Amino acid sequence: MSSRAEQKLRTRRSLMDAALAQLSADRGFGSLSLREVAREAGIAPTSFYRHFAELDELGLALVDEGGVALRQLMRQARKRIASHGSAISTSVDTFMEYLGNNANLFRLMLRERTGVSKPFRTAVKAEIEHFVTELTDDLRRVAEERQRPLANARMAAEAMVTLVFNQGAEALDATPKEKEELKEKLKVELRMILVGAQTLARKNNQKTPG
Amino acid sequence: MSSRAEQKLRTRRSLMDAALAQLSADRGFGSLSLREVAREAGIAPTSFYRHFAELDELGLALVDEGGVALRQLMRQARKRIASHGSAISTSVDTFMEYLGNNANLFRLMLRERTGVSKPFRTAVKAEIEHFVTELTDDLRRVAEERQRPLANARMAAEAMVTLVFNQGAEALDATPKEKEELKEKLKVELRMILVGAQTLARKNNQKTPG
DNA sequence: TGTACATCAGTGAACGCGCGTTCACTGATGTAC
DNA sequence: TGTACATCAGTGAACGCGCGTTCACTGATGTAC
Repeated sequence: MSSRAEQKLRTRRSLMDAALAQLSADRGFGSLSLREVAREAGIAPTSFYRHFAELDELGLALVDEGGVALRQLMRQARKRIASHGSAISTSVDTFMEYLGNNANLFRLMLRERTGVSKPFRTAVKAEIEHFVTELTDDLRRVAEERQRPLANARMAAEAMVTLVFNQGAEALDATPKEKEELKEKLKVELRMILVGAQTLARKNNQKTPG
Repeated sequence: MSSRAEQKLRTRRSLMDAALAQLSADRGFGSLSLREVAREAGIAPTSFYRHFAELDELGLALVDEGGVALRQLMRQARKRIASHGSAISTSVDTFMEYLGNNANLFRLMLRERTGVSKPFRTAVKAEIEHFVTELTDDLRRVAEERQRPLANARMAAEAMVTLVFNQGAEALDATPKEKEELKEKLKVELRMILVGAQTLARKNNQKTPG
């Protein structure tokens, strides 16, 4: 019932899952070996090459999946904000929920963001850049709607994303209680940035009116 | 003229310098080997054990040095602020200057902060925690002096330090032009947090006066 | 000051290990006719 | 539908490599008397 192509895809998935499964607070992607991943996936080391030219190629495929998860997260957050309001709080809750459900995928993204392999850094930064762009648009739109202009929406968005990803990295291996604290802290910090950007916009406007 | 103890210290230093020298955007501490470091330092691999029980022990010694550099940086920044004012701008300039002068030491700190080895993460986090505490005190003191209270000095300090370290990591391998842009961006973002914390303090105060 | 002994930083040979990669192969699945 | 051939995912043996670590050693430096 299973074509050769389907079987191949299944093995490919096993390899990616095997790699993901080995990640943890103490195991980065860089410490995995091709043989180890193949072993975990239940195939011979040599078969690995039927699917990827090298281990990093598998890693980049995982980063792609992380990007998909990130965009899904964003859609979900927008939908919830539309029905519940409270943009910051809802966004943080949604982010942390996704983090919990895709721990190792996010672990990979958060680690490789500042990691040692250039292709990885580049790929992850592209995903984050997309995230920042979308957030910038959202901030501008909301600012427009509420008539509360921002001093620099793009920089505010960058600062927010930096904080979100950093707290996210911390949350990955935190206890549930610590996670709650991290969430509350993150919400306050994001609010500081938002309010700061609003206040600075007013100050700038007062200095150069018209 | 050189006692055995002095010579030993000199060799130890060679080992630490050798390790530092191999770090770069594409080489993390985790990718170094004991043999490689010994080779670079000009001693036999086996001699390494006369100085450290394992490679990580050398790494932690480097993190200690990073902590010293960080505290020195902070003293320097305070001194300059006292004579020039403009706390945010001066702090960012000083930070970036230190970053440039101790690139690989900071690289180690910035990487291992979210790295794979628990002892490393713990050690680096302790240094950053110290940094945050000091900054919190400074923020409170200045807020007092200027009669501009902050909503939550500790959280503001944490957010600021997160931004500073993240932009610092980006600045490490940036061109001079990019570095300038990063500095300006960082200054704006820090200002957002500071102003935001001040504005939130006023808002909170209006809600619960007296 | 001289002598006998202790210390110990640095050494070179040797070990077993897991690694990435190559190669020629097998045999089930797919395709052309 | 049946047959002959092509494709190709998965294999097992084999390779050379750099690794961390052990061991017994050397010889200069340090110390006790």
